[in-house]
Amino acid sequence: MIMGRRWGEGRPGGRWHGELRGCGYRVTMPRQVILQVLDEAKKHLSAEDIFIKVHQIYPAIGLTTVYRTLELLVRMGLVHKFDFGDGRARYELCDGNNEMAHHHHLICTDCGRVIDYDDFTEEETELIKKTEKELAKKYDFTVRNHTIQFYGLCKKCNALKK
Amino acid sequence: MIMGRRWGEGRPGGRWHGELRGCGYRVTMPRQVILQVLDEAKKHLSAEDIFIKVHQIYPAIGLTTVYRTLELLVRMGLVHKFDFGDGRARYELCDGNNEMAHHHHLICTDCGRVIDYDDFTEEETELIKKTEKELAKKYDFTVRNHTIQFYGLCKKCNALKK
DNA sequence: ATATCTGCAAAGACTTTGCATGAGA
DNA sequence: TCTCATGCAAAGTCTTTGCAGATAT
Repeated sequence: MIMGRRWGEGRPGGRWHGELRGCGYRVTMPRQVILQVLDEAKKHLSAEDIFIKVHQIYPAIGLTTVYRTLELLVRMGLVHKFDFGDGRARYELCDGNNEMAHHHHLICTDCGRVIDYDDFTEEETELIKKTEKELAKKYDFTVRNHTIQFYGLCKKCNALKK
Repeated sequence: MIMGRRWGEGRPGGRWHGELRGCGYRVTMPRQVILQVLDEAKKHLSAEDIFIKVHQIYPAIGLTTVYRTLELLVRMGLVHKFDFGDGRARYELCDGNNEMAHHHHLICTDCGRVIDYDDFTEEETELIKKTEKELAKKYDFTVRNHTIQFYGLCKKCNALKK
């Protein structure tokens, strides 16, 4: 990989040209901008978060297109959709082969704060992989992604309860 | 435990009298019926599912009360709220000390089918417990519940893709 | 008695749909 | 050129809120 330069940069359609065209989709400006925003954020964003950021780069875009594009990307497996139970979905670019960027969540049921948690042990990573394989065999289910979330009280809310 | 008879049955307020009163809440008919429905279902129900079932037992109840009661029970830690990403929440009675009734989910991203999965290995159960303890220490977070969900394609949708 | 709980109706939040216009290949 | 994609506005869903009357303790 060439330093300071991403794959596909400078080529028609940019970095995700192949993925989109490969699935028969057109490489449009809104789609590229949305992917760029997701890539730069590197963390869960709501549809509105994305809309606001995209709007700064490409003001003509509508919220509808954000939703439609996200749905598309989720179907393609490029983006993962999360639900923290607060009524609004969050979206995050899947890290493809970069397994290390993967993370899970601690969600405070009192204040709604979400803490990312990515320091897995080797043991955990292995177990998840093994479990996925077993599930695939047993239920004939093709696992494409997973979510692990712990619910409870964060530091602050814990303190307030006393 | 007396066979064929549940704790609290026949006593004022029924089985959950203690939990409710202990938190300072009143033991009302809607609350008892909602808890009964959740207990009998033994699986994830949407607010509307619950409303319909409750309605058959106690027709005067409103959907609002179902929502309000569920929120209360979630706050109390008696009920767990799930989000499968289809825009409607599911609720399920927490199994308290009965760790075996606990289960996880396989969610088909194509048709939305949800498969329960409860055949954990000893290894898995132990690891989750260990992880919860570590998180509690590291982030000062009191874990009360957790969710593990695998997303992908179910048997049927897999076959259709060919 | 009285603070809590409930039901109804209305509002609210997020997301999806219909349709004419505009843009990619 | 000829689909596919977009934006706007309107509709749709699920969920929450306001308030007067009903209920538990």
